[in-house]
Amino acid sequence: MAVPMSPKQKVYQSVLLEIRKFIENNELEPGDKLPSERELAEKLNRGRSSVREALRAMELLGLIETKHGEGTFLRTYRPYKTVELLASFVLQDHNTRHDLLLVKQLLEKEAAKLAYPNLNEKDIEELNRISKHTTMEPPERHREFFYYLVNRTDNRLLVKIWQLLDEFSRTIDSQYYMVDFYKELMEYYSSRDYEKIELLFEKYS
Amino acid sequence: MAVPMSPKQKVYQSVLLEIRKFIENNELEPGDKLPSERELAEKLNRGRSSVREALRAMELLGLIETKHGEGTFLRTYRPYKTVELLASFVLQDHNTRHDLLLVKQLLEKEAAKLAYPNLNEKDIEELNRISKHTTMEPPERHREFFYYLVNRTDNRLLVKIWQLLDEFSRTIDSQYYMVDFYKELMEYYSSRDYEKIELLFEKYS
DNA sequence: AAGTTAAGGGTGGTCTGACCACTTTTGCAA
DNA sequence: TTGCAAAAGTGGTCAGACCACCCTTAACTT
Repeated sequence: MAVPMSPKQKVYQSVLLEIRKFIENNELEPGDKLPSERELAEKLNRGRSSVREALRAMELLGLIETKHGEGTFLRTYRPYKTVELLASFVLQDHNTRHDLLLVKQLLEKEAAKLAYPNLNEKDIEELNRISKHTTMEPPERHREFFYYLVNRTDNRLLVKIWQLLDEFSRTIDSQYYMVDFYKELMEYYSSRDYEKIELLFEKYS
Repeated sequence: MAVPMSPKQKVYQSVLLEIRKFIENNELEPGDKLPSERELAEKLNRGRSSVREALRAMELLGLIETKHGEGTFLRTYRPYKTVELLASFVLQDHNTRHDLLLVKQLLEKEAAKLAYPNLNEKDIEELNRISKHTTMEPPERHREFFYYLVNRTDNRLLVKIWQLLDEFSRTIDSQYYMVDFYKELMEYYSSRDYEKIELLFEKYS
């Protein structure tokens, strides 16, 4: 018997990785153009249809944008198409739901602490404004609030992960806290009461 | 002139929707088999390659599973695969070492707290064993230790994200704490001293 | 010369048909 | 009845053809 093959990778999967490498090597940024499908196929020694399968998947995830007659372009990642589609497919899976909300909440708590030293008066003012924005629905207000806050951590990875989880959670269940939560958090920020942030999240969860 | 087409939808997009409808109408559930690619192509009056583009996208999203020679099957949706793929694209283009290590550390801290109520004597014993495993290099010991701990949170999403970050961090700097850290943590676990965990991480970072 | 139009080349979008590799089923022979 | 090889079914991949669309350029008109 031959040695069992390591889980054979499909061509489109490896194409995915090679495209990623290409982007990396050439330092492509959002808006930049990728080589044409035919060019990629030839360069990677793959069939065009396999390259397309990879590109279609990337498109669905929102990583690239294709313009008929023009080409394929890198885009700033915005998880939106993905989520809409997933929402229509995904049935309620309680475990996933619970896992998701918990991790998201966890990140928000840590973001609240990480952002703490970076907040200036203007930030605090803005956060106050959002938290009191009564025309918004509570879930939307929550999102805006933490979108601003997470970005103030200056940790792009954290931002990306949070955005992704937020997009997913949006389709399942909207999560937010009582108004007092935001109010108290803002008080701690204003009074430089760092230690209480941790407890605040526990109190309201 | 013909009436301007509404934003022309690509075939693979509409195939996606038709497959969804098919699943709905036939009340397919995870594990059930979808019609073959050729069958779908014929039924929907589309080319097989277009059907494949739709299926590949669904596969990448983790909605279906394809088995060579057998068929295509519906599966329970788990966002993990998506997270992995996106992260691999998102992470590559920036200098994210610092971000990465910080988020990873953050997750480990929270995992240490989340796992707390789930730990039984056997777990504590095992963790003790790992932390005193002197033949391992410190980074490897750290990994083993938290691999075990993160799994004890019973949050599969958290596990996946941590594993992913760990995988990435492995290629850059290895992170670990002084021996006293693990020792103290184990003491808190043994003595049910939950509150001190948070401070422990701050102390050693 | 300036503006307009037509043609060509490049690119994504789609379909068809052909093989290959793998799994399950079938059917024949022992 | 049992064993196993052939056949059928299915996903994986490739090549080529053609269409639709966009942009550049060349030719034409004014």
